[in-house]
Amino acid sequence: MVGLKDVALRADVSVSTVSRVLTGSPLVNAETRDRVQQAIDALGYHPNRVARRLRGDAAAASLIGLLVPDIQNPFFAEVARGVERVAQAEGYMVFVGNSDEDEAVERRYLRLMRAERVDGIILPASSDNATTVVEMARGGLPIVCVDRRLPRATLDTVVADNVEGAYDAVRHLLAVGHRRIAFIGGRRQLSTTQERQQGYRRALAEQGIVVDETLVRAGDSRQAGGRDLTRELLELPHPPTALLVGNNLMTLGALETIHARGLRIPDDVAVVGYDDMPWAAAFNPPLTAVRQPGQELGRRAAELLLARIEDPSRSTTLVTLRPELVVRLSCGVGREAKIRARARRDEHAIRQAAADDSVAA
Amino acid sequence: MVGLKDVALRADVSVSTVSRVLTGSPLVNAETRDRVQQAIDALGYHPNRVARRLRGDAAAASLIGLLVPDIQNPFFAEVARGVERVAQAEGYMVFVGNSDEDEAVERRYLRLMRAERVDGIILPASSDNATTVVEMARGGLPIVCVDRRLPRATLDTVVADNVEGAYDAVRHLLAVGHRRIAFIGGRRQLSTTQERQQGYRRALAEQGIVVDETLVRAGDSRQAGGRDLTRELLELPHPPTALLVGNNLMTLGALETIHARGLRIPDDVAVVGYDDMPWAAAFNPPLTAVRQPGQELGRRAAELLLARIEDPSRSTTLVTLRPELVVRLSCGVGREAKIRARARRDEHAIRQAAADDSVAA
DNA sequence: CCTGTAATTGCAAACGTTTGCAACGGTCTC
DNA sequence: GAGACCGTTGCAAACGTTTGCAATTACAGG
Repeated sequence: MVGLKDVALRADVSVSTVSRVLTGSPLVNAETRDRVQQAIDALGYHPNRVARRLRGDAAAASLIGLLVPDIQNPFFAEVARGVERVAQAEGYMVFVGNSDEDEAVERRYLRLMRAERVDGIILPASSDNATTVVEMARGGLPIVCVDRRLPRATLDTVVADNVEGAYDAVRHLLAVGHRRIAFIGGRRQLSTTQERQQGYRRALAEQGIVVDETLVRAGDSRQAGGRDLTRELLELPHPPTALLVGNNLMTLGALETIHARGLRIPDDVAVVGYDDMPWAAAFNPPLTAVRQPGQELGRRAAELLLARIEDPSRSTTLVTLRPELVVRLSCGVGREAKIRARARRDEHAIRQAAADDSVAA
Repeated sequence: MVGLKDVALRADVSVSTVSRVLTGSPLVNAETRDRVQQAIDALGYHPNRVARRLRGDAAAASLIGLLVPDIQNPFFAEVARGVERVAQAEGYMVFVGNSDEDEAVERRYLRLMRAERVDGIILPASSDNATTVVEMARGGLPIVCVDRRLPRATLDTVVADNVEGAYDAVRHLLAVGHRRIAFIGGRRQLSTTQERQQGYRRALAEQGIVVDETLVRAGDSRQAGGRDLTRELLELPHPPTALLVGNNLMTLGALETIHARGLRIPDDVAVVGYDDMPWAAAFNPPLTAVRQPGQELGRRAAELLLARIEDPSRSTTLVTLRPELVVRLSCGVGREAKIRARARRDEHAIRQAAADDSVAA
């Protein structure tokens, strides 16, 4: 590899001068600069960022780490894009690691990023990686949580309001006339799952509906989980008339099961998805979904991180972004009468069954 | 940051000894080793990979670069996952960059990766970045092309057989009875677009069907492109009865337009997508699509890259993977009679129109 | 007691940069 | 003519490692 030394030799100057040319220092004669530049071009020299980073001159690293739990989940791709946008604009580069929701891999990546002396790290935190993350942050490494938060830790955090998102979705289903509404959540360790379930419960409670616990499920945040849990729910003696599915991959699984069983949306079962992904509009019927501002989450997280890198002593911030319910046809809007009628029938049947049970007992 | 020196000081040994403990050298007394280890733990020391990389001891970098054109395209997420799997297993870490199909960003990332002294780079090559890539490869940096290939360059390459994939898809549409089949391609610069179009033409030619050039379009590889081109096609005086859409995002756009116009799949228009993505089965009707082995493309690319890093003088290899047509319902299987009848009507109408034109002229 | 050997350790160079400081030559000022 | 100053340049240290080589020690054999 051709280095400063080679250039210096060829241009007949010292390495210092070459370095100064490269960094655009004004302390160099125009003529010399030209000569050096020629040598650089002739030799095809390219500066070595590793050496530069080692030297550790403030902000010379310009590298931030982004740890995503599942690169195949397009929601995180959106977040990543937001992060990258800001980073690019500010002259930072992004080092992306994918943990596949695997705790060990996660820890490995965190260590690696620190070892690579990144200026800071952005990640969706979970109880899995909590200790490593907190320890690193305490060690002075700037860290920002995005999408998922850590309960007690004092870290910069950017999240969407998941309670609100789920609350709005369920409110809407109730307004359309649904009464038996199921919730399919992702991994239980995640703050997002917990909060969305909370919003779900709150909306039902407000209407004086007692939650049927058989309708509340949690899975693995993957497509297969959505498929299986939906099957379980639909095979119930009194299946739900509506599903709130807790993330975009699980929603795919849910739809798969529904189509496979030949059920119609929304007449047989209504669906609201979490995450309004590009394909939501391509479904038939188009999917009603809670839109999370993925890119903005990423953007804000990156901004927070850069701010903290700039001023490590600044006080930690929590940014909460509002999700938005995008109403399309999968939830049954426009069919309120039909849905209400069915809800009444269902309710009656269930009461009947309960009565039979108690008689039998 | 605590470094070797601090540990050495505390353990009352030289830095060399500490280093030897870290690298697991046998040249160190057991007792000393313990003492050093204690100091390491006590101080919370973590090695600095930057310094290690600078030193440039063979294979100590263990870092490969992956440049994806669009991180929001799940196909590339799949490829990335494949790359990562192999890398992880071999102790390599992956530095992911996203160019958003922007030539300038692409070049910037390539330079950056080289500047970071990665051991090698994997990327879908296009004529956009061809010169930079070839130049770098010539400079001795191991580079592997994946998914997209460069025409004349001699680089290790892993691709799916795109001619074959499109050919199979069109053959199938023909077998079902379609005659007016449109092709919506991605960016013209990409080898994938060119090859898929080639497969499309070959299949038609074999049946003695002359290609109606108004049915062959190329766009921007994005969802919006699919949406717009599909609209154009459907507004034609004699619209196609079937669409082969050249990548997964454009397929979403196509479906969006079709649903928006209230058309039924496959009766009004049949669709075959390129890339069988997780949501293909969640569509209604489920989407017939050409499955590309994304993960395997990534895996093979990574293997090729690591092999070349190991032995830079090894001769370049081209790996071609077979795609597979996954037949679901969107193409009209099971409705052959209906489709054939319509094809005959269409043909007649077109001939009629042509006759009218020549009379008018 | 001297010498050879093996085990353990330390010294110092090297990787490719950046930058404070000093040196050099020239010009200006008094 | 001497001193001060300016513009330009080079020297050398530093960043945190790894590693070849040399130094130290202890011990065995003669």
